[in-house]
Amino acid sequence: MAYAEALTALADPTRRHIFEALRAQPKTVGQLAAGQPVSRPAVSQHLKVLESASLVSVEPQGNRRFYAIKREGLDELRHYLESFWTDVLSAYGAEIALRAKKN
Amino acid sequence: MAYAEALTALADPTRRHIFEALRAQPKTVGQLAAGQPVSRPAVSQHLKVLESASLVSVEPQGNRRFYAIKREGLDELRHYLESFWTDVLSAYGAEIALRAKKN
DNA sequence: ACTTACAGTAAGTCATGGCTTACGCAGAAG
DNA sequence: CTTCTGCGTAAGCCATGACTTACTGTAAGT
Repeated sequence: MAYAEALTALADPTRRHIFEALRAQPKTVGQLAAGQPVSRPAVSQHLKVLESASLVSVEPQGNRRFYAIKREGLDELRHYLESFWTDVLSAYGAEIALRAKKN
Repeated sequence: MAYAEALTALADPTRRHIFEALRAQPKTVGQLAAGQPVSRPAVSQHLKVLESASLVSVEPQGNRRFYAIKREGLDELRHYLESFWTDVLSAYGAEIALRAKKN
């Protein structure tokens, strides 16, 4: 059920931008906010959501807090999609068989 | 950019339930609505969103319309996550190297 | 033809959530 | 010990979107 949180977290465009900004390397809130068209508190709130979805992790370092992408939430999403994948394939096969019968 | 539509589509719980109800085999709107706590028009609206995200396909059959899971939208999502995956791994490797230097 | 079943569309309501400003708090710096 | 910097939290505003009922349209059944 945890994939749900990851899905809703990544559904928001701003949140995706923040998340994608972390692709290369960990960044502080200020650095992330500088690259976004929204205020710094907004970024903080988004990071909170991403963190609770296990999509990012924090590491306080003195005054600042470095956020980084976390594999966990990403993994759950992958597995969720993967499970569909197999189902769809089998259903697809059944459909083919069905049509073959008809013809 | 198409993965965005798929993400927002699957972010809604009701829409996910509908989508998951199609795992096994294609169904009509009525059948889908029977399994949901919402009205039939609501289901219709959700299906519209899912369809525009390339997550489901329709096949009219007489009076009814059979909806089925479509691989396309699912694929785009997978690729999106996959691209992150590799980035995260390389960043992870860099981090390891960095820490190794410190110690 | 008339009615019944199935489904999409329209219009309007209401809650969720994304944003802002203002504030509070901890660590660094002077 | 004051000041400044970096962030999180609180409160409130407003738009988006998920839902409802009512209506329209088309195919099937009598």
